Amino acid sequence: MPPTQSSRTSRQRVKDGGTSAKSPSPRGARPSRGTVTLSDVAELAGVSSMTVSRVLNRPETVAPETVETVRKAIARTGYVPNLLAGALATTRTKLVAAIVPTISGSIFAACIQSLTDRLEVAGYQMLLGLSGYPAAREEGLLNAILSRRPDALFLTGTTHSAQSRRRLRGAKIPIVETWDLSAKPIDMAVGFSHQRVGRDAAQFLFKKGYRRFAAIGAEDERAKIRWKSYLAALTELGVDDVASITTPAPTNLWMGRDGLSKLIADGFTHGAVFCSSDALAHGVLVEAQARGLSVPGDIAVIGFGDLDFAAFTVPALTTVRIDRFAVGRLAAEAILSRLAGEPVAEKVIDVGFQIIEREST
Amino acid sequence: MPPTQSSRTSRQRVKDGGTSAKSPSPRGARPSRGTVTLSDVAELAGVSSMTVSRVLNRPETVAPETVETVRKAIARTGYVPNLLAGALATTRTKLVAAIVPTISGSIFAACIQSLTDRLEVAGYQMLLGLSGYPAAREEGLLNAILSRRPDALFLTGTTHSAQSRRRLRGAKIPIVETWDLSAKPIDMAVGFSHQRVGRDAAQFLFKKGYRRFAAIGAEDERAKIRWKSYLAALTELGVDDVASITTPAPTNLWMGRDGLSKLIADGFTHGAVFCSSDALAHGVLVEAQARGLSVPGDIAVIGFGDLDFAAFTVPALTTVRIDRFAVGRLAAEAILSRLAGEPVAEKVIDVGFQIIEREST
DNA sequence: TCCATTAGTGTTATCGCTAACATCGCCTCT
DNA sequence: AGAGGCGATGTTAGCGATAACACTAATGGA
Repeated sequence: MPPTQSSRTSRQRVKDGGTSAKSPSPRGARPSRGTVTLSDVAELAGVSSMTVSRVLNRPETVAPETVETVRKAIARTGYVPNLLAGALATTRTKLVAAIVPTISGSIFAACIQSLTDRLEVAGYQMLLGLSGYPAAREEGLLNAILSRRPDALFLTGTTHSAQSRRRLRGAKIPIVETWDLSAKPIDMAVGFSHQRVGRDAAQFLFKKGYRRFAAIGAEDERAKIRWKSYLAALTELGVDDVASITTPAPTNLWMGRDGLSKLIADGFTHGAVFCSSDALAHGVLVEAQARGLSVPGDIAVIGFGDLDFAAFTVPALTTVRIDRFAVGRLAAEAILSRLAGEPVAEKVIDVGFQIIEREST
Repeated sequence: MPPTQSSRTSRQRVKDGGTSAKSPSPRGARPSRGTVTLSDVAELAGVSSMTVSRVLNRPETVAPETVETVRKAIARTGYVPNLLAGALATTRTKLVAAIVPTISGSIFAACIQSLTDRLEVAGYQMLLGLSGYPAAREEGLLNAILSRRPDALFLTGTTHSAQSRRRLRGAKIPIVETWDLSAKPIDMAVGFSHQRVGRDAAQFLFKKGYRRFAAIGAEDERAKIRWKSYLAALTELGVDDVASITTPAPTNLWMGRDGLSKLIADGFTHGAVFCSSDALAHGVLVEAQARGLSVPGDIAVIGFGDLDFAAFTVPALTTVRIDRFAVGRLAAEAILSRLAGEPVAEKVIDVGFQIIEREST
C-alpha cells in the first residue's frame, strides 16, 4: 500500500520529539521550533546527522551515493543550515566586521564595496558598523560587534580608546586598521600618510606661486592631521597667517560654499584654499563663481579624494587622489591570508596618494 | 593571609574544567578555548551563570547588590558576551540583513546609512550583502544570509527568483522590499513607482516643447522599467522614434559621455535625453560641452537621483529627486514595529518622487 | 498564626551544530 | 592468513547561552 504511506510523508511531519502528551514537561523543556534541522534531513535520508553535516562541509569524505541521497533530502526539506549553531561549535563565524564613520559620503563606500566583494568570493559575510563622526559610538559598537565573534575586523583610523584597544587585542583575530598608517598597528594597517598629504599640498601650492593660504576642514581626526601638517609645512615656508574654517563631518557641498563665505567675511579675498574633501572644494568653486571671483585667479582650490565629479567641475578640480578601492581590496587580502594561516609579509601597507593637478590651482 | 590568596586569583586561572591529566579524554571532548564565558564570571562573582545572564538581560529582576557584584566581575574578567550562543538559545539574533546591488554609487549608500543608523539605536546590527548588477548573486547570497538567521530582511527590488521567494516566505521574518513598489509584496514594501517616473519625465519634456527624444539607461531592472514607461508615454504622445543607449550598471560619468557620443554618431544631434542616473546625465553635460553643443539649446538632459552635485553642475541638472534617506528610515521603522509585534498600518509605502527643474532642460 | 504570594536565585535541559574519537568492513601487503 | 591501513559512517559530548521550571526565604493578608 505505498499510496497510503506516501500520502502522509515528511511534508506533514510536526516536530515534537515524542514529548507531546505523555511527559509532564521536564525542567529545561522548550516548545518545539518548527524549523528544519540537520537531523530532520538525516532522518529523511536515513543517515546520521553527522553525515549530513559532512555532505555540507566536506562532501569529499562521504560516499558519492550517500551525498546524492542527502542532497535530495536537503532539497526536499528546504533545509537552511543554521550558522549560529555551526559557528558556536567551530568558533569560526565566516563573518568579517567593518567599522566606518559613514558610508553615505561615498569615500568609505567604495572601500567597503571592494572589501565586501572580495570577501564574499571567499565565503565571508560583512557585518557593518557605522560609528559616526567623531567615532562617538565606536566603543559600544565594538562591543556589540565583538559579541558576534567575527573572524576578522576592518577598522577606520588608528586611534581607539584604551578600553577599545584592550578589547581588540583580547579578541585575538586579524584586525586591519585602515585609511591611516600607524607605526605600531594593533595588528595590520592599510592606508597612507595624512601628514604627508598636508605637507605635500602646502608645498605644491607654494611652488605654484601662491602666497596667501586658507583651509576648510572637517572636524574629523584624519582631516585634522592633514590640516595641521599643512599649517606646519607652511610655517616652515615662512607663512604664518593661514585662515582656517572647520565644519562638522561628514562634509557636503553646501558646507564648502559656507566655508568660503566665512573666509571672505574674515578678509580672505584671494589665495589658495586647502579643503579636506572634494565636496567642500566643489562648494568653494560654486561659491566663488556665485560671487564673481575667478578660479584660480582670485581663489585657488585643492580638494581631497578625487571623487568621480572632480575632473568635471568647472573649472576642473585639483585634488589628492587616493585609491580607495585598493584600500578595501588590500585589507581583504590581508585578512584572508591571515585567516588562511599564511604569514603576512607586510604588516603596514602604504597605498600612497597623488596630487592631481587640474584647473582650480 | 589575604595577600597569599589574592596573589593567585582569577587573573591566572587557566580554563581546564579539571580534566587536565587524569581523564583519558572522553569521546566528545574538546580542547578548552581560553575565552571568558558566563560561568567564569559567575564563579568569580559567586553566583550561578543564570544570574549573570539576568544581570545582562533583565537586571531589574536581580537584587541590586548582586547586580553590583556581577557587574564588577564582568569588568574584571573583560567578559564579552557570545551572541552566537545567546541567539541560538533564543532564536533572536538582533541582526538585520540588507541586500543591495552596490553601495559605491551613493544612492543605496544613503539608504543603508539611514537604515543602519536607525537600527543601531534599537540595538540591531547590519549584515550587508552586495548582490551586484543584475542581482546575479542574490540567490546564493540570500542562502548565506538566511543561514545566519537575521531577525529581518531589507531587500532591493521586488523581483526575485521563485526559489528565493520560497526561501523568503519560509524564513518567516519581517521583510521589506525597497526601491520599488509591488502590488503584492512578500511582506512589506517601501519605494516609489518607476513606471510613473518614466512617464512623468516624458510628459515633462514634451510639455517643455521638446519633440526629439533619446534615452541613456543602465542595464538595471528598475532603470529598464523607467525607460520602457518613458517610451510608452512618448508613443502615446505621438513620438515613435526614440534613440536609446544602454550601459552596464553601476553607471558613472564616463558612461554618460560615451552615451552621448554614441547617440550623436547615430544621428541624434539635438533633443532631450532621459538618463537613468545623475552620473550619466552629468556625463552628457560634459560631453555636450566638450563638443561645443549648447545645453539645453541643442541637447536637453534630465537625470535621476538628485545627488548632491546635481544642483551645481554647469548648467544645473534637471533631475528626479528621491528621498533616499527616507527609504532607509521608513524601512527601519517598518521592520522595528513588526519586530516589536506592533501591527503595521501600511504594507506598502510610496515615498514618491519629484521632478526638479533646473537649467539643463 | 498560618498559608499564599512574591522576590531572588539555582537547576536542568535544551538550541543546532561539529570535533574527536569509535566502529566496522574491506582491501592490501608480506 | 593475519596485521595493518583506510574509507565511510556513527556516537558522544560539548560550544555558551537561555527558557522554564524549582526552590528558598521573606512578606502580606485573613
